[in-house]
Amino acid sequence: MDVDTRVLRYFVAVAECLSFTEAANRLYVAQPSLSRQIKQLEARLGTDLFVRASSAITLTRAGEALLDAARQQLSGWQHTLRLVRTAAAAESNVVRVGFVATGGGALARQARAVFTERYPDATIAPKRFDWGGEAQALRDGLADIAFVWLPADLTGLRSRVVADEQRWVAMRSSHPLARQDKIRIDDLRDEPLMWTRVASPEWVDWWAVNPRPDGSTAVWGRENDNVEEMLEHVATATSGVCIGPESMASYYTHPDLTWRPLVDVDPLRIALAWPEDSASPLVARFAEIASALADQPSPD
Amino acid sequence: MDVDTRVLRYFVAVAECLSFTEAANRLYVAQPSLSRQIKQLEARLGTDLFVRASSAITLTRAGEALLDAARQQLSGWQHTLRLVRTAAAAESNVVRVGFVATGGGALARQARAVFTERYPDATIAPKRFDWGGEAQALRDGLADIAFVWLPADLTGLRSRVVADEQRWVAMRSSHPLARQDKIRIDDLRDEPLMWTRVASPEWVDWWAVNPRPDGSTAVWGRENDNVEEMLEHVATATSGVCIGPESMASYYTHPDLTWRPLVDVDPLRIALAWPEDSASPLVARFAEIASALADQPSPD
DNA sequence: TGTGCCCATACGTTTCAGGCATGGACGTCG
DNA sequence: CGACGTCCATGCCTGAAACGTATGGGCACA
Repeated sequence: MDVDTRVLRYFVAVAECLSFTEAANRLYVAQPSLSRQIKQLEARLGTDLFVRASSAITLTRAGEALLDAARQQLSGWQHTLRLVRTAAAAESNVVRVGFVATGGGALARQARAVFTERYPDATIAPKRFDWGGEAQALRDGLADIAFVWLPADLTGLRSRVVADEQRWVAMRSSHPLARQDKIRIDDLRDEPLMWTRVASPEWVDWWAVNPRPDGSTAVWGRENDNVEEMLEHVATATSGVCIGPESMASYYTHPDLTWRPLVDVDPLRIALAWPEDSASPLVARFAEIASALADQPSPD
Repeated sequence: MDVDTRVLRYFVAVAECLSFTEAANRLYVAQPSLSRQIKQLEARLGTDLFVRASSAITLTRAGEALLDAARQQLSGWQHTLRLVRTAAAAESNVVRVGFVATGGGALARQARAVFTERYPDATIAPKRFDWGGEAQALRDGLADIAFVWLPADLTGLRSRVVADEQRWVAMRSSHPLARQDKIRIDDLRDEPLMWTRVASPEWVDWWAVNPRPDGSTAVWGRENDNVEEMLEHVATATSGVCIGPESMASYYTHPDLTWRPLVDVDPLRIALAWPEDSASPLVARFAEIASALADQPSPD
């Protein structure tokens, strides 16, 4: 009997929600469609998966068995996807270097230059991801190695910290704070801070410096997925600022924006990370080069 | 990205044949359809899986990675199917007893009677399969326990031999051999023997008594999938006989058929078998009952 | 008893897999 | 060297299936 990962996803969603309606919302499909898919799955399996009692549905034994197995099938397929994508890149001697915004900054560019000179047959493919997406991209096989902004979930990855950068603040040039040479976190007490749903809460709180030294927490501004959207918000919204690493101030200049150093917070730490089971020698070489550069005194 | 076990089967077939045309035949689909499915899979994965060179196709690295993983996915799904079906039967206290033709004969009926008396809340569901299908049915989760005719592939199963039966020969009543009280294998030297594609070659050869004591091999008659088809062939074909266990002579009487004992060949051995990882206590109880009955002197 | 929630069903639409026919590239053989 | 066979790709049509909207029915709760 054939089956689709889609219906397995549908089934897992219903089993987790124990509600067709709620699962349909989560899956962005109409509820009748979901009902039909589950019913068809039950018909093909020859057994009910849910007990539809009034105002509550529960899993049958067969449903419980399928829930475990379906989760394994789905994660197995994710793993397969990663292997295939990685193999495809490796075959064509491509190293996909994941990053967010300015990523690894100057170190990344130096590493790329050395790598390209040493392995002229290989190609570096920079891959930009949305906030907090670079670590997951490694697990999904969408990148072979990445400059990961900490904090991040490094499960399944090998990593080493290769750089750090002071944090700066961006604001509209007309903003009162733009008259200061440097910013302290207390200055941002009432400033709406741009934030994102696509990264983890830990990531968002770290950037927002939550909790603040005085025990307060950030005021949230506009939501965004990546650096361009974030800066667009800051440049156009009536209020609000954003925080980024120092390199962002030079990489993303903007006529309406002013960058100022945020002097009393921890710097951003940047890790180079790659999958634990990475078998690509080119990835290992790139990691060695970047590590060696990180150990040298910075030429800046 | 979603995927279907069907396209994984398609991919594995092409990868194993290294030919679209041959794989299409094996899969019983038209070659253009197969080409399109593979091409679409490649597009969704974002990488080629095959190198289409003139007069030979080969796997890319990504294809090799997918081949391994797809085989695992497919066998994983088979395993899942078994778990779900088994759980469904266990939930409703049903023990599905697999068999072929007369299956375990008198012993099976006795076991069922004892089991039903001892566990009145449970239900025995006899499940008949085509030639040689009962062991695979256990692995596929289509039966919980089965009377398996040996020889059979018992991989993944626990088993014990519980009965044996002399083999008999069925022929048209007008057949010259029907005048004999008993048949010897040499008498069948030139008789076309009914056979099947659905069981393993070892199974077919064992029933055909290949090779014969004189070194010859059977002459093949009509092909069939199960006992009714087989007997229909014997009753209507101009020539040919079939061999079955003694119980078949009493279970499948037929006005045009005559059964005679085949006196100089090994008897059929019947094993009771169930999955190694069977967790159902009812299955264990059934196995104990049948085993105990097998150890008693036969009441026949 | 009316209302809201939740799941199932009906129906029309779109998408997609499959079959048939055909085209193009390449190798082989007369 | 040309005709033919083999093999994979493409075009076109058909049938099946999935999705969405609208609607019906059962149950809880007010």
